[in-house]
Amino acid sequence: MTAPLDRHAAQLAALGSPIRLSILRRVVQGDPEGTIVGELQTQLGIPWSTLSHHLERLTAAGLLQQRPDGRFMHYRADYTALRALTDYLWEDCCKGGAPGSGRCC
Amino acid sequence: MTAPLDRHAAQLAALGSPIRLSILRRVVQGDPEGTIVGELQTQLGIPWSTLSHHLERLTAAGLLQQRPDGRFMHYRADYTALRALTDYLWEDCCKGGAPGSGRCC
DNA sequence: GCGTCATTTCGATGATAGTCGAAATGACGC
DNA sequence: GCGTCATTTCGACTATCATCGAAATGACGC
Repeated sequence: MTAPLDRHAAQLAALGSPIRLSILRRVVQGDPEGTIVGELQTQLGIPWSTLSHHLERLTAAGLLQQRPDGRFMHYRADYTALRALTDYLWEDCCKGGAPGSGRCC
Repeated sequence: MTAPLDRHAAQLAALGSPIRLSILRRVVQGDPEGTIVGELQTQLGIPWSTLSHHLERLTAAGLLQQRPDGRFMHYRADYTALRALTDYLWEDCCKGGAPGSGRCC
């Protein structure tokens, strides 16, 4: 089990490409039950192999979950992990500042 | 001016290394007026040149702001940009789902 | 069982990023 | 003006990543 710092850094790195960020957003904005690879391929217009590679990276980072359904593969966002990630960035914000100066968070 | 997608992807990529994520968190958690490079160097224990390189990457991504003060350089988080980034990940969440199924956000 | 369809794996290539020592900059006090 | 201190720039090396075509897998209907 990796430390939270490394895990979250890996997740942020996974999101650090325009393609993968697009993918995550489309999955987040899509059906909560999951989005099919073919639908993403149509929307994004990138080769299957490239798309598959990026999906695997997002899944390995724990941001997406996959659910097989016959010939189709549904990808779904791990909303809990995503929430933990965004919260992590703001954790203990400004705790080191002077008590009265809290205008940042 | 870059599109929001590319800008945010670059910001996420900038956060996608354990060292830079540590740096950002320490700056976020530190004095809102800014943190000095030497302080970060002491806390993190990495070489100056490496640290400087990472600080520049975070600054270029628009996540940190620098303020010179004599011989010292203060780094401060761009809280507005950071908020915009975390919000971006959740934008229009689940809008594609069935109306009654909103248990994800 | 066979063709078809959705998706993944393989393999090769070029590009980008991380690391750090040594030298350079730039400000300060004296 | 000089030594010192905080920080950045330079240069070189290695490792990791993105990309995509071609082949492989695995499920389905017939």
